[in-house]
Amino acid sequence: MSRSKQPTIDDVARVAGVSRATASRVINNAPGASGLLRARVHEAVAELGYRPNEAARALASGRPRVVDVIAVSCNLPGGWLGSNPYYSRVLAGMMPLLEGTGAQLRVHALSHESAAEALDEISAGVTLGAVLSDITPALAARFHRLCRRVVSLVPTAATVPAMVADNAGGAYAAVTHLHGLGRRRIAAIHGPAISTCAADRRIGHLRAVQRWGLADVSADAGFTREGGYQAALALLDRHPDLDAVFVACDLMAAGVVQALTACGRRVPEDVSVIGFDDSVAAICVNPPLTTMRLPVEEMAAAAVRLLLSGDIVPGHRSLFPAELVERESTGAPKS
Amino acid sequence: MSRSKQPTIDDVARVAGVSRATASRVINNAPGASGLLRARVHEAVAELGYRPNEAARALASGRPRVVDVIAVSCNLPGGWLGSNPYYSRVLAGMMPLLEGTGAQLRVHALSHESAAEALDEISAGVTLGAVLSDITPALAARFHRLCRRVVSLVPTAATVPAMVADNAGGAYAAVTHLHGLGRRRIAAIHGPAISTCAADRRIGHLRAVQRWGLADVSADAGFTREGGYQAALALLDRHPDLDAVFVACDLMAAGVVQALTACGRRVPEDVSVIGFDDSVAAICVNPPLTTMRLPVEEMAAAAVRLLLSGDIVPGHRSLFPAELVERESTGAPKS
DNA sequence: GATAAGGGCGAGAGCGCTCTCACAGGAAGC
DNA sequence: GCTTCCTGTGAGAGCGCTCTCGCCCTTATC
Repeated sequence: MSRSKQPTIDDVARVAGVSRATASRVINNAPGASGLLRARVHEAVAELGYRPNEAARALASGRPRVVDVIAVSCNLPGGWLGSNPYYSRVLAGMMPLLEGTGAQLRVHALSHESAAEALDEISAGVTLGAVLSDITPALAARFHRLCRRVVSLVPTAATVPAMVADNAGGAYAAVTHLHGLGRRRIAAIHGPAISTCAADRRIGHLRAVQRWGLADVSADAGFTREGGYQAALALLDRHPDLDAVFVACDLMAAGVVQALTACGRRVPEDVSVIGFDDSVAAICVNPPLTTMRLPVEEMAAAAVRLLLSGDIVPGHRSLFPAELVERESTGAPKS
Repeated sequence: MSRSKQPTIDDVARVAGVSRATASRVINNAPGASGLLRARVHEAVAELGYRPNEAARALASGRPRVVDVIAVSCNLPGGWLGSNPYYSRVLAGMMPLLEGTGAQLRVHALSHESAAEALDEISAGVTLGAVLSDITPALAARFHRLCRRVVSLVPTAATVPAMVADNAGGAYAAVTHLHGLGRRRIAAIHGPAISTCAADRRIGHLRAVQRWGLADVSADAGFTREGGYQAALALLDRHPDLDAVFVACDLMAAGVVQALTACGRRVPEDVSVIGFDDSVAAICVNPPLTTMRLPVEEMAAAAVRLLLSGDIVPGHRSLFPAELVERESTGAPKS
């Protein structure tokens, strides 16, 4: 087996002519080893091509070097992943922080059915902690009870520490932006009720509606382009005079723009459309979507930083503001 | 510490009144334990809430339970991740297979600079194997030398086992499709030369150009919408009479459609556009893109299946065909 | 020069598990 | 009733590493 050929720390110690303890000290850059021996050990490491065995390290030290990322598909019909680049942004935000620490990233993409059991499993593992990137509040709370080292990226149970986007604030800002452009008959297309993000965006929309004295004209859809398309058609049927649409995600907004165009409405002249997420969909739509960008990378990085630091306060909540990205799908009304 | 409260297999054995060996047998569902003791052990496990320690398992058995997924950003300017849902599809294809085995997924998103060192690190780890989802041939070959349990999802050095999409065949089919629609002045927009996928698509295009006696009118761009947009403008400037464009990825194709529209060309009446990948961009563009869909999930699943089976043959290569997805960006010429 | 103090170093005990081996006890064969 | 062969079980030796001790040698202090 190649396994037996893998050099161990004992080999390093023998070659360097030191004890295993000293070799360990040098390898882990711990104090208590003289410069002379340090050099000898480093030499031996290089000569043998020695690489520490992660499993043995984890076992002996009890110090975990893994960050779990957990996503339970609760929103998207085709599973949590599919076409969603959100998770790519999450991972991209985390990697730079982990690179320095030697910690590694374990990804769990769970179906809703297998989630409960899998979470039990994960919570028992030796881990720096888990980042919940998509999960229902009930599952999050359950997981948090089993394992305290948890940070959520989505709004969940109040006890679970969270780095969340200000979805409500973003939705409020989006609608307010439309209002500021002179739009008054602003409709909304919301995401599925099971998604807490969608729920918060709904709240923000409602707040803006009340603030600006608008009518609450809303439709629901799954977070899909097709859903947005259909919802827009239905909305247009009931309210042919609408002059703006707030859409809870860009993918749906793409469908909305397509439906509006198909129905002979000009975007943005007749109807302004604002999306949410600033995903790749936003720039592919014609015209490119004005949207609310969430600092997903920053949130993910903050979550990892919290886990690495170790002092995780239950109930902690950081709110990350959404930022308006103006493109061409919004503007003042023109006839 | 909560750590000391975590029950061990010895606790289970004691509570069940059996030896550690028997407890281990039952927990691992190994033969050689009677039904009576099995029940007692299971009872003890449930009572204590025992969960095996992964690190200890890995160390004692030497049997790895981790699959590494490695992506080195060599193509995309904003890093390998960013807006690319490709990796989501890769992970989605893998998860179902791993779920049953208890193996876990470790993701490494490396910058091109840190890649070499990180690959050394990873290759030394105890792992079922690594799936290379984006990497240069040189790095892949180097990694393969260090660690035999490797499967690539992109075309790389010939020795590295690979589950790759038939990029050349897909490009050939795409151009042939355009030709079949009656298009004769077909331009191409290729991806960056460093990407082996882009290179293969280029080859397929060239093959089709030769087969159908077309002129080789090509431009290069990064795999971005902006790149596609600019390349299309340049192409249109040099060849104002082109009647079709083969674009090496959907995101670029989105830019191409936008450029064509901005220049007063109708898609598909004046110019047909065909993309590649069937990513989310394809359905957001107006008109929705005809594109070549790659069975990414299947490829990823096949890679994992190979790693799990263990018999990885150097040089093995499975080719997965690309499938034409017809939408509205292609059609016969109309004036 | 004796004692104290301190830092470098090695011995060795685990970490929690797997797995080999030896052994007990019962069934089968002569 | 003896040997032979199972099959079920337990003892115990590691897996490769970390980390606590305690030893020893050096340096400071009187």
